[in-house]
Amino acid sequence: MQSQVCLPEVTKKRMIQLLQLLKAWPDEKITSSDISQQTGWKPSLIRHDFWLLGTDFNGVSNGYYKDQLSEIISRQLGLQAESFTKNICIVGLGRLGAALLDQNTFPESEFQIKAGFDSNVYRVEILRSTFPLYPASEMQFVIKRENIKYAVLAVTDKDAQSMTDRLVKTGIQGIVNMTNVVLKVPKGIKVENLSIINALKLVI
Amino acid sequence: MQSQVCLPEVTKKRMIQLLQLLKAWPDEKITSSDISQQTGWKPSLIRHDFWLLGTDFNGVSNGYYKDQLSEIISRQLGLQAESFTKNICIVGLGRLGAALLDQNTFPESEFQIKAGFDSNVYRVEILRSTFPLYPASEMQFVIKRENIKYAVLAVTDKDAQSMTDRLVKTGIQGIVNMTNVVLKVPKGIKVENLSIINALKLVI
DNA sequence: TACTGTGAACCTATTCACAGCA
DNA sequence: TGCTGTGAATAGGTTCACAGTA
Repeated sequence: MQSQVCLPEVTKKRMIQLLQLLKAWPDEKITSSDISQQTGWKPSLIRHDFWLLGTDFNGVSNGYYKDQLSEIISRQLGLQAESFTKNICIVGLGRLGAALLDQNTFPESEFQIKAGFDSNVYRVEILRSTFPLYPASEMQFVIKRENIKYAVLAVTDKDAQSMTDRLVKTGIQGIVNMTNVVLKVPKGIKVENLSIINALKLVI
Repeated sequence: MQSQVCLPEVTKKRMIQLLQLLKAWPDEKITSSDISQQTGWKPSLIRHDFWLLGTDFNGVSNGYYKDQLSEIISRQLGLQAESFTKNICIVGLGRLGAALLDQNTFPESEFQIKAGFDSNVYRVEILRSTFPLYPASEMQFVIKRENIKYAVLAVTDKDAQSMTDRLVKTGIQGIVNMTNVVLKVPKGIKVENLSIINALKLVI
């Protein structure tokens, strides 16, 4: 039940994407070269990743069972429903943040939005959602009370660092950063950068 | 004027983020350890990146001039306004895609949205934006005519691959993928994955 | 035969160490 | 002294080669 090896970030990233692929995979079994065809990753790399996961898939000579593979990956990444608190919040309810309030953004039970925050009280009052919205001043209190562990940051660039500082103070563990700013956070807090503009510059 | 060395992706990513940091930097000069403090990257790594850029900054012993640094990075990454076609389109006008229609999402002159597409004709008709929206059936035609080179994909997961295939046929060069799906594209087409759910799993 | 499991070999990225400059 | 520029050293990631299995 324990294991959960320390995996390189790159491997984690691939495994998370692979989980999505497996979800849509039509057959019962899948081979490393099937995966390679879909993703472009070399078959040997995929097998090597599985090896790093440490568990023995009984996939020898025959490909892997989709369901079993999903389950093992989820477990080794600590993604199993019961193994982590999946409460999240949205910080910044401008057009982008408000779009994330949609139920369909997080259809999977893996994550559950518990709160939305904005320093503009007007937004907090007029926006509709299936969970409560609060003024940013209540962040500290609400995040503690609701046991929120992760935040999606969707504020304007100029507010990005100050909101991050406040989030950090609440004891949040990870931030998905939709702004264009490079956030300064203490060690131990994980940040994933999802700036659309920076991504566009990268595909050039 | 030419140069524009072949840089590792990781270095590009850092340099693109650094450009954002420089934009907001208050002083005229900046040192590699200033940058390190803001980003967490080791000063030696930053200097090494600059070295890979190949140009001689006259930053010896004194830090770098912010403006000069920005300019050199932009040039070496081929990000200068005149050096590439920055026309983009949004594919998928659900809540997320529609949010991107906002002027403020792409305030910089670097990218210009030329079109939005959705297979749902209703959305195309009722949404308001400063540029035209089209049914997906007109993608091929419009993308050619408007000389659109990059796309932001914001459709549902189930439409992700089919829309990608259509984009690829139009000759698009890069895709920013906001879906959770691992896209299958021919070599030479760049994809950046910006799935919020996958990012959340990664910050766990 | 067609696949996986595995460690070595290779390649890529980061860090170190230090010379050189203001 | 405090910084950059630079190549060498190290660490990290990917690919290869092949033994082992159904």
